[in-house]
Amino acid sequence: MLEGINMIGDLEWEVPIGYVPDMRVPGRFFLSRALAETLEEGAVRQLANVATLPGIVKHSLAMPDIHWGYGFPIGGVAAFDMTEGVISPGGVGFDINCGVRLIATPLTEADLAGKKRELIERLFSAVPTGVGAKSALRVSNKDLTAVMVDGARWAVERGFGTGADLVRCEAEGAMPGADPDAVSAKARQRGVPQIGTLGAGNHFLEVQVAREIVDPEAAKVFGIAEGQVCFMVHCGSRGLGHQVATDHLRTLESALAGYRIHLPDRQLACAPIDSPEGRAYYGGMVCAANYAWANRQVIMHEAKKVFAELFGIDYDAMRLIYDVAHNVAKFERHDVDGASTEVCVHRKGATRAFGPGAPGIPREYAGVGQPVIIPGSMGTSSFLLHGTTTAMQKTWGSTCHGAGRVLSRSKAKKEVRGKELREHLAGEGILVRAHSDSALAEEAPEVYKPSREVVRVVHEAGLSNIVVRLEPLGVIKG
DNA sequence: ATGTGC
Repeated sequence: MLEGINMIGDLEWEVPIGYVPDMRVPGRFFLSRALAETLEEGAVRQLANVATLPGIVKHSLAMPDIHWGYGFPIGGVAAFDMTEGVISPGGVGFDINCGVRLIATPLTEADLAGKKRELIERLFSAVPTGVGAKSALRVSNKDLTAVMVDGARWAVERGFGTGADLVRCEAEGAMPGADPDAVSAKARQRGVPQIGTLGAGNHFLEVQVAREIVDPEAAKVFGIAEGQVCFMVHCGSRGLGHQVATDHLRTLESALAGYRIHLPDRQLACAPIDSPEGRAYYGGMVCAANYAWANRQVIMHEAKKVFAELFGIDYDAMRLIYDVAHNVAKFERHDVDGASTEVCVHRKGATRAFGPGAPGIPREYAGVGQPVIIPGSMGTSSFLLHGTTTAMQKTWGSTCHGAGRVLSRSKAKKEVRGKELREHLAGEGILVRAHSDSALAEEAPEVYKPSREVVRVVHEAGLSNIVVRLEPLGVIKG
């Protein structure tokens, strides 16, 4: 499996130029020997294929949750020169700005005693879940334009949360450069009824407890203590983001020949960053990213209302720690050969992990680096980490995003019984609420790489450091 | 991930 790949450090591997034809730079990925057993050759080939794209800078990178994706591997990170380089939907993913936010409540596990079932049921009622889930919100087409431009701020201005939430979101909950004209009528149509809905697949809203404080000083800065009940929202841009990706992939595929870009894989469809097609994709992608931030903002607000009502606690006593994007392309300044240079960083199933003092992270967290939130798979621990200087130097300020699938959905359904899984988790005190047991089987912990091991690798490689381990108490899913 | 698959 690792034939033709060189180990260049305890946890660092290099895919040399020549692994596939026309590579411009080497590939690099971070992986332990234990995880190397699950490494797919196809994912390594995808990593190498990315290295053939015009204008790629330094390396084609992948995090330890690397697995086979559309064009780019999931867990992939790649930066492109602003003049020579390209932008590619395959480097972002279909679920644009799929991401996670973590909220600390003033409750302890003991406060939940006897009320956990009711909490999960109420959350399930308050937050629409599942494929095609519809929102209770009435949103006009004009409102949708504002959502796509203003992101989380749109939600706050309509009473879903408070202004303080915004500074605790990556990009403050809205990237600049939204181009509503780059979002098709079909994408709009799919987006209008879905603001404030969770979706399906590995998306979830989970009630957790901060079980283990690994870095007490950073935990204090992030405002989280041992035994504290938290909740985590994992979702993205729903049908709108999917449609934006689909629409622009088609346009970019047909524009390829005009730019004389030759690809080893059509799924790498792309265009120069500063071309009509490249700019249009970027503008549409930003709209979807901002939609996702508004979506998570509304969901958090509804969940906070449930906690406030059920436990008689103050709405404002629940505090957003941070919100991170897992699937997005951004223009950022990084060190390239000793000079601060703007590049287009694609993160596809990867989390920004800016270190202490880096621009663009909340002032209150500047001393420790940005919070990095890594969700576990169902029934397993999630982690709060902080970004590092090493990540700035090695991975464009990036780290992993979670576990990575090892069994396909169809195989999972054959090998796992959803009902047994639900009962097993209940036995461990983890309540699961979903529309069907069959949907649960696809998300069973055993169909994913162990997130603990993935997180251990990024911690030991210095790409981000563990602050808190969180254990699930209950979860709602699609 | 996705009004789930050409």
